[in-house]
Amino acid sequence: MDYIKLANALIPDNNLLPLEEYEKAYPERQLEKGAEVTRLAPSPTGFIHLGNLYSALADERIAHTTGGIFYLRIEDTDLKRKVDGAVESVIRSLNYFGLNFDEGAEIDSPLNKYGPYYQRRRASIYRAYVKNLIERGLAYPCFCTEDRLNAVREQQTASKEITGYYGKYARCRNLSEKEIYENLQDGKPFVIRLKSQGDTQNKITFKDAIKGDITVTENDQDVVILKSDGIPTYHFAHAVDDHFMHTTLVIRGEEWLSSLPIHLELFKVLGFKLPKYGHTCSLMKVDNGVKRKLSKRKDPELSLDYYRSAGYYPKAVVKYLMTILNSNFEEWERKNPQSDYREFKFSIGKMGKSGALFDIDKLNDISKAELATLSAEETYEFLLGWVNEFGTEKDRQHFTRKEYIIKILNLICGIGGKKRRKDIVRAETGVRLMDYFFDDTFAPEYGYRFDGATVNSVLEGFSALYDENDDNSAWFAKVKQVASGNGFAAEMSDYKANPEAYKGSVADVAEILRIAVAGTPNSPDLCTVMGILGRVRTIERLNAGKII
RNA sequence: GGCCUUGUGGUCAAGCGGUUAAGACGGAGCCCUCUCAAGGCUCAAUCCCGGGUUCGAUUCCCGGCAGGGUCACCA
Repeated sequence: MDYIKLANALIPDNNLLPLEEYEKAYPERQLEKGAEVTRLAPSPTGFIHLGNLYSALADERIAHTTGGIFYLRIEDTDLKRKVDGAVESVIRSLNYFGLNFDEGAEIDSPLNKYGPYYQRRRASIYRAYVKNLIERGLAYPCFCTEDRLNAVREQQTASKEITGYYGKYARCRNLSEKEIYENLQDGKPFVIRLKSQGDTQNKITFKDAIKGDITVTENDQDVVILKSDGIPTYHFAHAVDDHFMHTTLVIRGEEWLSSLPIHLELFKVLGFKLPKYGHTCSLMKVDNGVKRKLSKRKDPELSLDYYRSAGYYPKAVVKYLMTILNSNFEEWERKNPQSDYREFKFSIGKMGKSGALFDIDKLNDISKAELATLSAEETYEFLLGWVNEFGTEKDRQHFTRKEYIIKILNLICGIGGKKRRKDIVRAETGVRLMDYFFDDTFAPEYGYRFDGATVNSVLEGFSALYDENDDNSAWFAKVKQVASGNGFAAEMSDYKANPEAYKGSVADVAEILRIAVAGTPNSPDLCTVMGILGRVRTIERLNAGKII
């Protein structure tokens, strides 16, 4: 068979360069020894998943702690998946979480010397290499229809054989020259398949940067490398792109492990140096009692936008991911509380080998701790950002009163006190915590535990005494005064010693006041709450809280 | 089903031949206290099962079992 002639018939493109030209166009990167080049290579669906951020964070940390490059490549070989604006969305999402690309699609950088970073725009490179494979007799056209392929697969499944296009099932592999040209003459659509040289009897031990030694068998599948639309499949594009873009470390989900033999053969047959691979374990979720991989389809609540709209502090999400990525991160952080997480020595070897269940409790804990490191001003800015995008109209009005909000924040966060409070888990819950400070969102639930006469007497008694200029101890002395005036114990110790002698304790009196003023039996320091509300509104609420 | 892979408390996990088997989240309790948080202290809870190897296995080997992934002209 004349392979040169065949290659020209199959790939008649006249814009292809000799292979050496491509090599020259993408020279080795000049980087320090040990610098890793990593990439995020999403398909442009626009849907950014927590799992994407998880592996992107690993990519980014490794590149940036080794003095390497982290770039963005768009795998748009499948047009069906394309969504407009998806690329910008990916970049924006990652930026929001503090991850920045050094080069790549839609990135404005002088480093962009290895593009185009959209696979569709790299068609000629792929086609040049496919053509070369055909010329070398290592690839061939396949005219099998989808129906035939499906029928074969069914038959293979029925007879419990390995499915796929290989061995005796690779019908087009043995087409005669005459048959091929007849098919072409008839205008039959075709794909180009790799003529696999592998044998599944041969085992290969492969060293994965995350998973360690993995045993795989050689690939013997004549996989499609060029689809009928002339665009390569992922497998082929991966080999070519990561070669020319000089990726040193490919981090990707473990779902790719099973196609690793294909990639191994492709790199070999193309004469490319194999990059290092690290296959990450997937983030899991418990669904109906079953543990399963997080799914884009089924878990919209795990899209990154979810965390934004729920008001999670972006750095908290990143830190949570860090704790899963490198389990020694938490310990390091405890020892270096002042350090930025970027100073942590990220290690790919420390990455877990089995899938971690997504733990919202842990995220919440990290999030509130992280928020508690912010000043009132910073907290305000963060909440304001959330309010502007996701808050209600009332929230937006409230947030125009910055001074007032800052006062509330100082109280809620315990700023200036002995201990920081950690009440705010995320922006949404934080904003709701402030509702009772505004008359239009004050929604009291008067769940008093005492009779109306007692409640009214306490409320009236305290109204008469209240002075907004009192300090905390003067204020509390008055609460005690009201307590003893109404048959409550002013001192907790007295009450504990002899509970029958009293209606209740000073704590119960404070609860009555708290319910009237804050609308709930739980709030931070009541004296301060009243101070923030001011004398007029405090008295108003004390009155409004009376039982008629 | 074939192939690959994983298996330490409820969750994330250190440990990798001899340990009282770390720590964190969550849970329970106590202290503090005007309530709630926060904080401090304490407690409960784990080596998937069965065989080996070994003086000794959570750690090594084999076999089960269970979980996950994958078997496309999708990535």
